Amino acid sequence: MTLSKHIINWYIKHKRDLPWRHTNNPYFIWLSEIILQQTRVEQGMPYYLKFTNKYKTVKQLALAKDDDVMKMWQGLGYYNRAANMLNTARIIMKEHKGVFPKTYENLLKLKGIGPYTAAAISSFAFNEAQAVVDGNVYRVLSRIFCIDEPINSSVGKKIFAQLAQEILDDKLPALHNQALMELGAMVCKPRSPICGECPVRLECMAFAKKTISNYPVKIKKNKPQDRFVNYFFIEQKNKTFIAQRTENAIWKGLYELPNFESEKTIESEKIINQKKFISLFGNMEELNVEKIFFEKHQLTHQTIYANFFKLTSPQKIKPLPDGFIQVRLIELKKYAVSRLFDKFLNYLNLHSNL
DNA sequence: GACTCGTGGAG
DNA sequence: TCTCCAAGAGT
Repeated sequence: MTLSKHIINWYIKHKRDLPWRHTNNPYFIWLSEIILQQTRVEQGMPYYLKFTNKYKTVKQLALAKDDDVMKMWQGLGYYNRAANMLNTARIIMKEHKGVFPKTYENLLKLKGIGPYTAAAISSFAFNEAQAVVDGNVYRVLSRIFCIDEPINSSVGKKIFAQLAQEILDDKLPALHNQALMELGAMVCKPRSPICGECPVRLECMAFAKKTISNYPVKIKKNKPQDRFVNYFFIEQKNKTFIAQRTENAIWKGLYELPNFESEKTIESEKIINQKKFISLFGNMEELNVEKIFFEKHQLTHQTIYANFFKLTSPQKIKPLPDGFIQVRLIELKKYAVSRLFDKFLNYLNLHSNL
């Protein structure tokens, strides 16, 4: 029996019952694949259910408002996925007459669909013989074949893509792809793999050599950098100021409080003397500043030390720079915000007298 | 090709 | 606390 047959037989017997495995609808498969990029099944599941329930067709999604989609994506991270998804839905309506592209080649042209997702959609929905290569596949193949080339090097990516295509069962691409990934997720796990339950342990070179823990080989990445951000909560008549992030940076499309970055944590007494503070608010007299909330927010590439200051003044706060809008506090929850902002809002709710 | 884009669970 | 990392993609 071939490697693929062993894995497929195991999969048929042991696969998890996941909602996106009950459909051949390319739209639903696409949604699930975008949501699951770099995301655990347990974390993505509720989002998949929400999106498929609210937007049942690519047309309905294409007609959605940007902010509504962002709000639904809130908490899932990698927010460009949501923006690209919406962009692609609209392209499919306008340039493909609402019909989902069917081939790997054409899928690859769409925003947010890379080699993995194009292979996944084309094989799952249209049975095209394209091998998927995701984190699971890298790990499983690196162990079975003892491949020492780093999976995150360009050479490594080529090697694994070729190998994955070679072992693909051309007759059963959907089943093969699903099975290989499921094996990686459930048995050939990153830590403490369950080799005793593996259907291909006798074919696995790393298992034979007892070197499973050496694979996959990966180039180490840099440690996250520290960043210090000062946020300003200006409460006036049960309203405050927020703005939407538009730069190509973290949390693009989400809303946030007026803020500026500093080289280290700044205390309340010194914050109003900062140049960046004055450029935001001008030279206000009788301005009271109080640090009310602190949060260390850990991201993949940076550690954000966030200080939230409450600003109060008997005089009117001068108009803020363009882009800021004044919103009622009780309306804040309608805006898509980062987890960090969400934590602050939770703090506010706990300490308000409303 | 290196870097960036989030969040939360696990060890 | 610290590190890894999960159905990757865009720049």
